[in-house]
Amino acid sequence: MPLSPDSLGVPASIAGSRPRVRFAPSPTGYLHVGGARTALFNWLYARHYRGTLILRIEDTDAERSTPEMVEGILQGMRWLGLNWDEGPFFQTDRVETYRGVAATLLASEHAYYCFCSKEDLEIRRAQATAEGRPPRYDGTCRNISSEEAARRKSGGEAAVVRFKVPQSGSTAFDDAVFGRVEFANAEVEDFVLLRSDNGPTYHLSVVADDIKMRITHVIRGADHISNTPKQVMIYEALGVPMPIFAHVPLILGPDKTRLSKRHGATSVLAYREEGIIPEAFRNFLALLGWTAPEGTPEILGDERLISLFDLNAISRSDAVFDRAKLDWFNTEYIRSYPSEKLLPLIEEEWAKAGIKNQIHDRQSLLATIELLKPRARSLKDFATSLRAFFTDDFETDPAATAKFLKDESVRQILIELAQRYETCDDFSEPGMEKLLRDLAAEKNVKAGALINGARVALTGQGVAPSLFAVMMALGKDRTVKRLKEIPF
RNA sequence: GGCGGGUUCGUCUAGGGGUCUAGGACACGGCCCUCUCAAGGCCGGUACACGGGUUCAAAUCCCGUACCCGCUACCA
Repeated sequence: MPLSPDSLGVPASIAGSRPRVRFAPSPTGYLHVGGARTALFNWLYARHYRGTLILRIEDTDAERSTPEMVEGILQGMRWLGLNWDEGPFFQTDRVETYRGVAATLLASEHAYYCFCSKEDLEIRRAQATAEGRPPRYDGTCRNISSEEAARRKSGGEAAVVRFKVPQSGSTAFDDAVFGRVEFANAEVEDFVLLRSDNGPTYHLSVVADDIKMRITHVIRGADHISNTPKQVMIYEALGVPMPIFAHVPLILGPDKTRLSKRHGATSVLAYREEGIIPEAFRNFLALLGWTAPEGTPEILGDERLISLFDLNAISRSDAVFDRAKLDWFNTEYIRSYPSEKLLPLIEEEWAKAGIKNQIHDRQSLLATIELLKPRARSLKDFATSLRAFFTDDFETDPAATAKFLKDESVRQILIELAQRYETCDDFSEPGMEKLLRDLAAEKNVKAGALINGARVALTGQGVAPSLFAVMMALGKDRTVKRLKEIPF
């Protein structure tokens, strides 16, 4: 694959080298659809430019981060097939680094100690809001001399470290998706870098790590746009070149509000449970906020996705998660996957459902899957509605029985049909069809009535492929047996 | 409230002054096919948030309004 030059104006310091990107989830929740899409974009970008994807766990919020969530995120990444090249790194392992950066900022007077208590701040914020003033930090400790601060600090007084935000001017950055974004510095408060427990806040740790890990492109959710100037200020204070920022629009629920538990699946792993093929999910997610060049079909396997993906085609507006379209991608992938490729995925479904496949001949098994593929919407179907093709241990759908087998005479004719099948020596599609149609004519019933009834008897479902193809898939013995033993 | 961003069919989007009586995909409706259900084939409806400008000409540029989203923490 030829490497195209980065069209985004990579700074000279970075140009020529491979991009290093990172996915940096916070283990305070599952890997949800939005996070997954961000991870995917990073992955696609890294793979497109043959760069490096780093996985970094931002677990500096001790209150809310849990090991279970870390595990869930890793599982989600693995299921999605988003392999990373470095990490996972945990920010809690790196607090010394952050303290070092904070010390640097303190020393250069870009930061200062603040002794205001959380409670005081709370009160002042409430007051400010009540008086119609913006609830920003009021700078009480901003002018405490470094000597006094050091004295109070060593005297055991609790303090946080705040960044000294310039009081005038503005801070801007060129976003690869949104273009130039500018904020008045007066709008930015002196934010906290180091908490009173000496732990870093997000702004400190991201910047420190992105520098340390030599990140070239920060591809993350648009919810971080408003925070970016703070980070830009840190880069500037440190005199370190900035990465390129690329903020990707959010994914919303069908009601156009932020995607949440209310909208169903929280964790991407829920889609594994629903029988979604990872590659289909990737394809679907990629097209949520990113558009392939005009004329490109929407079914884009990994290879094409990787070769086509770039930051400049990312949309600026939020996208609504459309489950129906996901399902469409899934059916397309099921249909396009060769049975050999589908088989292991289907076997997982059987394992989950406790199904023991009874088709031991591999060729027959693959042929059966081939027959069923066009009708499956989900991998799960192979363990539910299509179960009867693989095991005798299946149940018959009462609704199907009520619709096609309510007539006792049909049942009787099917038993007769079974007898004819049993004694015939040419078990073939046309052969079986002829026997059935002849019998229908003899009994003066519509062939369709027998066909539909037989379908329910053979598959337990009112919906299945062409009946005679079904018979071939089941084989003579099972076909005869099931026709004879129609359940009520 | 302040700040930032967004707004083209129900959804994802194309389009970036004339080629737009606005294109594609999913979804939806109808017909055909038919042994069920899909699939497939054919046909169809539906969109430039609103109001002002600028211009010979605006979905496309500017301003305002509305609505939506985000941020506004010792969360990330």
